[in-house]
Amino acid sequence: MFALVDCNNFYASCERVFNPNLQGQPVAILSNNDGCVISRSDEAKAIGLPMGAPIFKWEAFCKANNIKVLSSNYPLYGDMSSRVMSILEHFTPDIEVYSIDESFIEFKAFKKPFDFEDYGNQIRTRILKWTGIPTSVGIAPTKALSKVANKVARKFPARTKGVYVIDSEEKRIKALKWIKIEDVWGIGMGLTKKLKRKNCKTAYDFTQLSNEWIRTHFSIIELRLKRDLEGIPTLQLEEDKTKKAIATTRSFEYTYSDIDNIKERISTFATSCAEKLRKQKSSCHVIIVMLRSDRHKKDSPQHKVSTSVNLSYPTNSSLIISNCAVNAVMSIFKEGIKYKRAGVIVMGLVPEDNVQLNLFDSENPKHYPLMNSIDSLNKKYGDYKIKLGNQDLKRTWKMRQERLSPRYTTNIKDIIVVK
DNA sequence: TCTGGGGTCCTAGGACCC
DNA sequence: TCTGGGGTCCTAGGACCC
Repeated sequence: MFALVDCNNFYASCERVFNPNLQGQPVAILSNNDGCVISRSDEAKAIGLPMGAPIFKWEAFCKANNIKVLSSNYPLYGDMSSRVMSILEHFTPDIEVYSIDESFIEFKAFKKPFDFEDYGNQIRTRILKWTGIPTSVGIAPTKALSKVANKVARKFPARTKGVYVIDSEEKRIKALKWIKIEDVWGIGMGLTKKLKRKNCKTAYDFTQLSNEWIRTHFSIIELRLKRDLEGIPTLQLEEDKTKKAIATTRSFEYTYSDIDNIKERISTFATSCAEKLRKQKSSCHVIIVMLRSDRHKKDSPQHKVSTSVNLSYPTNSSLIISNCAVNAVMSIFKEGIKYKRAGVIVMGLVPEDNVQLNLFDSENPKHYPLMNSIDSLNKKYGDYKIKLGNQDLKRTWKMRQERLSPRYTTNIKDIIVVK
């Protein structure tokens, strides 16, 4: 059996843990740069604030309905996430951390008969008690079905108490007939359109399509999904989550038309990618740099470009990645464009201790200990005390975060005060 | 009349997820 | 004034190999 443990309205719930005034209130969390709504409490959903709402268009609505609007606080959410996930390890060793707010777990060595509903309840209760985060738990014989069960648990909290188990053919059919096709994991907008034309409205209808039809009109992915929904375990738990690509991309608070500001941003994004690489002990072969104008400004000239650089040897040195990225961005930058967004993506990742040596070219051996020192100093003193010379040393650059809550769990100055 | 067969690797684009 | 960020996988087609 598999379980999907999903944190309810995760970001909004994290904020509530440390600010009890938000309990029972409508709460909305904004994306980076305070752009649009990316998490809502149940109350905010009930009032009708949609997902993805650009806040500048919904400001009056939020005010009128007394919705508490906050900037996103990723250090807090990331830390709360790892607390939740580590609690799950007490229940089973087989965990796939699927996203910041949900994990699949598998019950491999559990002897039947076993009371999964009771176990699910214990999981919910402990996470709530130890972290303050409410969760929903769906349990079923396959991953796709555990996703469905999770939706049932979430939708009917009074009846399910937040835990739903699909453990019979009857319950499987009932749940599949209940869930709309567009709410099925793996069926997005494009597929929904095609399926509705086939008069396929629920997950159950989907499982009634022939394998041949699915294979000709879609791909192997959808066929696997069908089998999983039929109760035949097809999708496996993926415990090794070493990333295959790492990106840092951001919109700017304002637009930039000069290369200097953009070079600084690219260097900072490249440094951030290099740090993430070192954290997962990988090196990269390829660096992609992208630059684009404001896509919402239809009347000003648009420019969207990217370029990639192949390295002659893999690296995770901030110096090399930053240099390559800055050189690359200079080659694609065009005068007269108002740029609003830029990014660095590193790909072709290999384990850092398993690099293919190059006959003609290799990394300066001093970089490795240098990066180690930088990482440990930044970890010890925080706030990126050590930077490259081509980064913003005066901290003039900032993300718009006008409604940010304190970093309660990751910054000693922000620790909560008990009266 | 009639022109093989079996592979690999890479890339761009498209679909999906949170 | 103002609209996020970070991932995954699959397919088709082209280039190349013997």
